[in-house]
Amino acid sequence: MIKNNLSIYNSLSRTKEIFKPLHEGRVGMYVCGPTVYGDGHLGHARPAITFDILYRYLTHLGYKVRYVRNITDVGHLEHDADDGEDKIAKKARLEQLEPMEVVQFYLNRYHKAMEELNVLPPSIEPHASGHIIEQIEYIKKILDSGYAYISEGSVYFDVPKFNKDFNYGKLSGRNIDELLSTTRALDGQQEKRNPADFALWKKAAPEHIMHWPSPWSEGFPGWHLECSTMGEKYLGEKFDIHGGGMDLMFPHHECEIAQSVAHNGHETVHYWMHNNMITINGQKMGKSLGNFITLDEFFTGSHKLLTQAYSPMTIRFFILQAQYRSTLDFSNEALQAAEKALQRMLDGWKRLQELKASDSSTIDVSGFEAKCYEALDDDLNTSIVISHLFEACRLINQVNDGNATATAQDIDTLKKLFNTFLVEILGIRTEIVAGTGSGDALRPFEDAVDLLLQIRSEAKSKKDWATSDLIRNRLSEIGFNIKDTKDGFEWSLK
RNA sequence: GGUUCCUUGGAUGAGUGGCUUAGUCAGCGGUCUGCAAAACCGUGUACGGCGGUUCGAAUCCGCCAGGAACCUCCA
Repeated sequence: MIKNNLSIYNSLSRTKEIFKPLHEGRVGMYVCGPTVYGDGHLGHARPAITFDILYRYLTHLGYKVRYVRNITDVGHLEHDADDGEDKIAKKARLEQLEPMEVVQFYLNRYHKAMEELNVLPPSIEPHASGHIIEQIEYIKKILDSGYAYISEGSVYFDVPKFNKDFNYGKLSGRNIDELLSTTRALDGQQEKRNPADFALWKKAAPEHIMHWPSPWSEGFPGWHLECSTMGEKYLGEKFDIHGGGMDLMFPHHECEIAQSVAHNGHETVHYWMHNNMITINGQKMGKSLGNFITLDEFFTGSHKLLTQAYSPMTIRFFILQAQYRSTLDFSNEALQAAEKALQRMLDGWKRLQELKASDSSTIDVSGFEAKCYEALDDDLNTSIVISHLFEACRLINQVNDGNATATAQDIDTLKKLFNTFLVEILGIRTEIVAGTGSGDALRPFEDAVDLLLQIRSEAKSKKDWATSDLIRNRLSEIGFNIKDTKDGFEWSLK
């Protein structure tokens, strides 16, 4: 029996609920992944990191977690000039590539960005295009249940009929009468009985590249369907957690609920979780507004709005400093603050590794662990966890400066605290030197820097300030931070 | 127009009835230092406006103002 005091905000009930898994010791979670027809931007990092924390925390608590995050590589309809054309196909034709070549290209880049952000890979990463057969079977069953109809080779979900028997709109708080009066008239709607109906299967136009055979037409599945189908395939008719961005709540997740109820006669998801948006100048960062900055541009500083490059860990820390249900506003100032904050945290971690123990202790480290758990249990309040770790950093610095003492046991407690929360759960990388080289390969270079600084120390003891400053200034120009300490020096890469 | 939500100090960002109203960045003063950096100590102005409930509200309720997301692909 796993002990757990975790409560999470369920969008369905709009309240925090105690998390209770459907099956003892196991958790099934599904998160809407990216559409791979372009590079991931800062907005994509938020759900990835948010649910990475949840995945890590549940695993830490002892659950066996199956985490499914899909890849959408088919089926998103556009309503612009080239009506009904798949986004991926559009891009492919533009670039004269195979659709799957585009998918693979951007998927590889997405994976690389996730790896750099230290986002753990999910247990299963299913592709929509690999589950066409399952989606067709799913549609057949909805047709059998009577909540869908065929029209000119396409299959539509019958929203008004569904709404008579069940409640369409419960997640997003919409009611169908308003929906009907506010839904815009769009091209191709004459095929539908009702504007609120959505496509389960869409007949492909002749110019459409990606299409598959089905009982109804050569075509492609509707974009809400993949999540219902793959979620059920890998997690079952009922599973614990479904996550995604708030902007997906309607219509995407609402339609998922309708599909699964029509398919199974009952709902599938126990807890719906939604992360809030990252904003830029107070507006959502998104594709349609064209105001997004890709993750690569952050890492290299190549976007015109960026005054500098920001490391993946800075981005991760920036996101974790806010609770996931709050909007988070991007600015250079905020990211620079996050960068410095992260540096402070990592300095604390580094000093902790070398901290000298005393026989007695003047600090109290006993309460940190419980407080950190309490914060995580309160709907993953990573912001508060970080604030507790900064408190611990202050104590570490005091001991490091000789203004306080800690016993070996205190130091062990702190090390365990940082390993558990900073490294394991928040997923902050603490390696001083980033890169692929092994530690041993860098060893001679590190020793060389140490040697230079030892020479500087000797110069200092002879009050040879010219030599001392020359070494410090040159190393600083080359890219090192040099700090004098009580016993000598410490250095790090800028 | 409808649905949902937000508005906290110079910047970010926690916090939902009373306890010290977090933390980070920036500013200011001090300690330390050959100088610097770092660190430590101290430190000001916040709870959009108006009204109500309450012994007591940033926190609950109402109204007003401003903003956002969704209603169309979107993390």
